[in-house]
Amino acid sequence: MSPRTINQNKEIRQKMKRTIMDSALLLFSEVGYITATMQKIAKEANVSKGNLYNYFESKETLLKNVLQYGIKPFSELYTNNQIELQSEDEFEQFVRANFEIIKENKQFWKLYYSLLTQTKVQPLFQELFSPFLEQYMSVFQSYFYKKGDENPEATAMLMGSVMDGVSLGFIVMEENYPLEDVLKKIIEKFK
Amino acid sequence: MSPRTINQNKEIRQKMKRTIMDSALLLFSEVGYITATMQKIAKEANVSKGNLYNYFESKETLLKNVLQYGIKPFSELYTNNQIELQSEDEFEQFVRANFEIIKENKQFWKLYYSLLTQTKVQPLFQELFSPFLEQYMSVFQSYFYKKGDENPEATAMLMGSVMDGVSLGFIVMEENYPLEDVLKKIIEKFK
Amino acid sequence: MSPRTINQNKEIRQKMKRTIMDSALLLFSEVGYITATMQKIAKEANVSKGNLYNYFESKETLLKNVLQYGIKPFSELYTNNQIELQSEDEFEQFVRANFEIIKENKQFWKLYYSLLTQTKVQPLFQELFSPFLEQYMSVFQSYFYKKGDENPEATAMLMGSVMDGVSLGFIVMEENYPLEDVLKKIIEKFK
Amino acid sequence: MSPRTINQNKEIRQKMKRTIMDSALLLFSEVGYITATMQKIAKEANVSKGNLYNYFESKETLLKNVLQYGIKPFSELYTNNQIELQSEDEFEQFVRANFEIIKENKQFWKLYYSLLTQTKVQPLFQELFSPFLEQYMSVFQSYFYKKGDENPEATAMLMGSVMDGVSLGFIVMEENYPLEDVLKKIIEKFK
DNA sequence: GATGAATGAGGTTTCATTCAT
DNA sequence: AATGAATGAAACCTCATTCAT
Repeated sequence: MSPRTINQNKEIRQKMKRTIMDSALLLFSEVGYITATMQKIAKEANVSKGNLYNYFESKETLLKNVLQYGIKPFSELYTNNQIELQSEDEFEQFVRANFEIIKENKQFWKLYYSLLTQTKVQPLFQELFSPFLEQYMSVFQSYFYKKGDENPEATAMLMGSVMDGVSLGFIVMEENYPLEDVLKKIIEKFK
Repeated sequence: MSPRTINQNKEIRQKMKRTIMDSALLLFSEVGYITATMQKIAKEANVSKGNLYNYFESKETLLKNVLQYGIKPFSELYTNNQIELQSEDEFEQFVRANFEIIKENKQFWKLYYSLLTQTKVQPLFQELFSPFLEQYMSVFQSYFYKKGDENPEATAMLMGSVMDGVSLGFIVMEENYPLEDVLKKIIEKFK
Repeated sequence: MSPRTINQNKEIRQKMKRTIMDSALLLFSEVGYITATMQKIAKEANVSKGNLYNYFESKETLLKNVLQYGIKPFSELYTNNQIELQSEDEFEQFVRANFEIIKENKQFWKLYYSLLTQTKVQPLFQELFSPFLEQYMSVFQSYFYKKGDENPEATAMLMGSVMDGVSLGFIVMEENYPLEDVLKKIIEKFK
Repeated sequence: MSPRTINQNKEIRQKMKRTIMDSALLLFSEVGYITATMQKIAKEANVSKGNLYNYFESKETLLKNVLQYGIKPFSELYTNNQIELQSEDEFEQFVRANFEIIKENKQFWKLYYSLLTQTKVQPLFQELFSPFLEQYMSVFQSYFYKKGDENPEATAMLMGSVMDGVSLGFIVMEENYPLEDVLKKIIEKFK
């Protein structure tokens, strides 16, 4: 039989990487980065412990990959279309879009908020997320500026914190958090 | 010679307990509960490893004591005076009081937010904090209700999330967070 | 290169388990369960401390395995052939068979008698050994009953104690204990 | 007030020593020599940990004292009256006397049998108990010799083992051991 | 004599990572 | 690429003993 083509091999590798990353995300987010052991991740992914290291050279590298992958939908929201909120309606759409992203990958955002305060991984965290956070802030800033807010920086910062606080509450309380009602209130107060 | 009097010993114990708890809080909040080792806490407190266990029977007990001690100012704010916000001015004072407490013990609140997502200590967390959170929520709820809000529960929940988000931002960004400006905006939007 | 086959691994595991259990038995019996440290067991078995835990999840599990393994010859003596002593000759053979088992694994029986009085491991002990002890007793009881003993329960109990006492003496005094002579006396008195 | 006389002081010291030794015996026998901590012994004796060391210079010294004290009634049985068993009746009395001593201090004999197999304290054990064991054996030997036993050494050794086995059974099984019935059988078989 | 705070060696266990196959 | 046995540093915790008072 002919050997696998290079492309087939690449594909197989890609699939395996995904599988491992999915398992890692699941465990990192459920039990925390430190408590999630490589052993358990391997088991969850149906991979041998040793083989894990053929795909990711260390636990931290694995985390990095998980984070990079998880941030993608969020990053695409910004880089694909230059965002400039033109109306209250667009503002609402934007806020809702953000929460849709979170809803669709709660695991990832649970991990995100669990790492936010972990000094051990802060450098990695900064490196990966600050670009997006800056874009994120500037979208709100220019919106509030256009609305005539005399201190759009402050309002944008508050808006960011609101998004953080609500996301955190939603992630911790899960279905007990009245997300839709709270969202309406956000729109009402900030639009 | 006679041994130390009972009072001398009690005093020594009290002081030592504080010293250890201070060191523990520092390390728990800076590097996280899991990463902060009893060894390091002992060193930070200038105490031998073994002696730690003459004061706190386990790492978790130590954490519990640290949390109970840190929540005190917050708990006193509620239990000493039955809070019922009567005016926009009182609302502002209340919001500001909350942040004063956080400002005065940033370490503790850093720890608080780092534990929020840690499944491992969630039961302890729930046990210690839910009573206050409920009181906290009800203060806002009745305020918004009196102001004629048609959905005071949602607004209170949002308000709680705002407090969380802003506190978190302030704790993570430290002096880079424009707390005063953001506070003014909160008052402006929610009073 | 291909990994070890499943069978190779199973074999390696089995051999290693034996090696560890042998070392554990040696140390448990020589210095006692508590004093025998996992460190020393590892060293004796030429295994790293950590690797021990790939085979036995705890020190107590290791003990349990050692005990289960050591009791085997004894248990087989009973379960393979339904024992019913029909003559004085069979009685003698049975008594001698018991001591043969002890002679062949003195280490194990040293451990057995050292654990007998250890409250800490009594539950495990009970669980593992009471089934055999009951069978053991009933063999003697029915023999003495058939011989017309008016209180076969008492004689069986005494017989059990004799076996214990002699075994203990033999194990403690080793070659200084005149086992063969004592055995003859037992037969003479109890047959 | 006048200071305590030298004799008063000696008495107080003696009482305290007893108290500590009683507690030590209790704990040594109940949980084992190793598991019984100096802390717990101190607590049981209502003495401070440090003060223990004013009375016994180490844990092992404490054990030694406990053993020496516990063996006394047994040693007195031999040293006070030169024992020479003259009749079957005296034999019975002697055997019964031995068990009376055990019954009256089960704690001690539990400790005795728990130490028998502990290599760690074997030297101490040998040193303290071999004199008595030798006397003990010789009493039986000369009795069986007088009775015309062609191998009195073996019978004496068996007799010793019987005493051990029955004592052990009685101590482990407590009230479930039919001591009186078994005793009768011993007399019947060996007298 | 008396107290209990303090020490530190040593115990069990966990886990990221390496390596022979 | 794959396996899981192996390693050893480091974690939490215990306890006999010492020491200042």
